[in-house]
Amino acid sequence: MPPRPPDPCSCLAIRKAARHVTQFYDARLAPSGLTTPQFSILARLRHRGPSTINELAADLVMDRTTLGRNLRPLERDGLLAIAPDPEDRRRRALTLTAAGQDRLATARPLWQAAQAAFDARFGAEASAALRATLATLVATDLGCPTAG
Amino acid sequence: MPPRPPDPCSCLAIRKAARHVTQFYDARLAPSGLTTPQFSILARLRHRGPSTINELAADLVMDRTTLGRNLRPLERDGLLAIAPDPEDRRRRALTLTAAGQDRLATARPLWQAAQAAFDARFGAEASAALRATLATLVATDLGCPTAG
DNA sequence: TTGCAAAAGGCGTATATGCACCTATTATCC
DNA sequence: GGATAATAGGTGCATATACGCCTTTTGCAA
Repeated sequence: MPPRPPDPCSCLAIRKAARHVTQFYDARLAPSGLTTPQFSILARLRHRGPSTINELAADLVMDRTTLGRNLRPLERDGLLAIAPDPEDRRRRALTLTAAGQDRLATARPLWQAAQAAFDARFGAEASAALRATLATLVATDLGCPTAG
Repeated sequence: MPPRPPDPCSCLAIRKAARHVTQFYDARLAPSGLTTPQFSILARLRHRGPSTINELAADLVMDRTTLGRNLRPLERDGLLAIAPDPEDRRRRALTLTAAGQDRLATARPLWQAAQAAFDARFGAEASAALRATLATLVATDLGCPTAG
């Protein structure tokens, strides 16, 4: 059982935990020159293959405009390319560059070490259960603001 | 079971969930003119009574400098006061103003409605279990970055 | 075919987040 | 009591987050 009573607010509870975990992962990933969100973007892009901003944003449960701005440092550093799609000139195709793949290869062992350390401290079973719960939560429609 | 497999990355899983839930709470709290972090700050300050920046930041699992900057819009709008502590001139005492208490009173029913809607959609038992798990996680020392 | 709705994305603005480095103040130890 | 360490907080910088409004482009239908 937790040493202190849990927060009554679900939102505060998850935000506090997100800060706690992000600071840990950020410190572990720092030698790669990537932040945790940047690593997530590159890793998901590698996994998905070339994608549009809307697609990748939905995948990351991120606002479209947030992702659009987060792409800029990555494009500036040559880790990904943003090219207009000739098929549909509204779209922009995001692709991982060779430098982006190299950077990801540098960061991946750091990420794996962070994952292992997290599981060692928090418990591998607890970690897996938490990730499953959070996947359910993300898939849960919490309702539109105007509804009851 | 979740419709899609959970993220392998614990950090991404919790950040995605934090974004998902924060967007929901932000929309519900918007009529009060407070963001979710602002509501958390005022509510915790009311619960704790007058506090220093370091104390409140630790309570919120937030970097000291992050809290310091988040206070500014609240001070600007007169919801809290930042006064030097005559006992120790390094410290600054944070206190909720009458306007801050009024704003909190306005926001609280919106927050309660958000909590109720969250529990209705995600499940009250699942919600309580998640908050307990996250409290344990926040209390878990994940280790210093230089350690194995 | 043209006229309008929908989709994709950018931009302005505001807040949120935290690291590295700095100053001011207090506590401690000879 | 004076050097020094510890503490409280601020600043500069960079990235992260998202709402509202806008333009461009595409799809659809009368």
